[in-house]
Amino acid sequence: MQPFGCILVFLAMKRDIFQAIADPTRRAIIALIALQAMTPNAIAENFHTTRQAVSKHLRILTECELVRQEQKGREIYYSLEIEKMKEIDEWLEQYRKIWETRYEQLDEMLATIKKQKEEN
Amino acid sequence: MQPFGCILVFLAMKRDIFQAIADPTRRAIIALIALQAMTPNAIAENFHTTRQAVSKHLRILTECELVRQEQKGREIYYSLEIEKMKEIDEWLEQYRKIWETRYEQLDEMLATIKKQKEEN
DNA sequence: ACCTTACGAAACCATTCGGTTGCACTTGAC
DNA sequence: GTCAAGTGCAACCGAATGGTTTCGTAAGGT
Repeated sequence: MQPFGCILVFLAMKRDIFQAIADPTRRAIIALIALQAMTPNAIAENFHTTRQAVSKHLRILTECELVRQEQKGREIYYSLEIEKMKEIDEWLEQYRKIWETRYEQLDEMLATIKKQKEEN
Repeated sequence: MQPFGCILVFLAMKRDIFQAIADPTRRAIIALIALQAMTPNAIAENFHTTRQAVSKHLRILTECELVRQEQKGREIYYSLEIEKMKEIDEWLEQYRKIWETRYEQLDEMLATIKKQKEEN
């Protein structure tokens, strides 16, 4: 067990992105700030929770680098780190391969059926 | 509040697929059974947990229809419902659009820079 | 200077989660 | 019929989660 490896992993993986998008409120926040940066107060106006609760969600999203913050005076603008979303896409890739293969098999099967029909 | 509406929603949305894939063990189970159906015992052999813990995970995965079960004698084979994975893909689609747009903008910018260079 | 605004952090709480242990049920082998 | 194997379910437990309330702090308006 290499201690440095553990520390590095710990620093790199503060939070799990899949756990971050598990919460519906956090997914809604992501959708909100996807197109334009917003302050915590502005975000909180869209939910039936307190600003502090939103702040906690933003902290979690920031910890897994899904969200970027930019201070402007006393306001902090949060925006989506769209690059990070690709990680989910990359994870999905292995399964996309599977369902695409299924489709090809289905196409082949349908082609075979059609052929048989034509022969009769 | 319509009681029937509530019941229907409850029946339809037993579990959230995003919450299902949030747990790393469940993601590992999904990866395991993606290619071939497996029994709970066989799945559990791959983890440092009890069979019952795996059983609970399988229950959660089944509840959100990510996993299908097929009884064969006293064994139950679990396999991945690949179609359900598309739901994640569909959710990602809106963000894929954003990052693809970003790429196009980047390409345009690079093209402009190149052009300016050539003009000088 | 003083007050308001915008925000994060800490303390606290009820609920959920992931895990274990123990038990009940069904199926197949003898 | 009896026993072992394969499984799900309930009860329990510690830890994590999502929320609120309270407080501290820094920036802007007057």
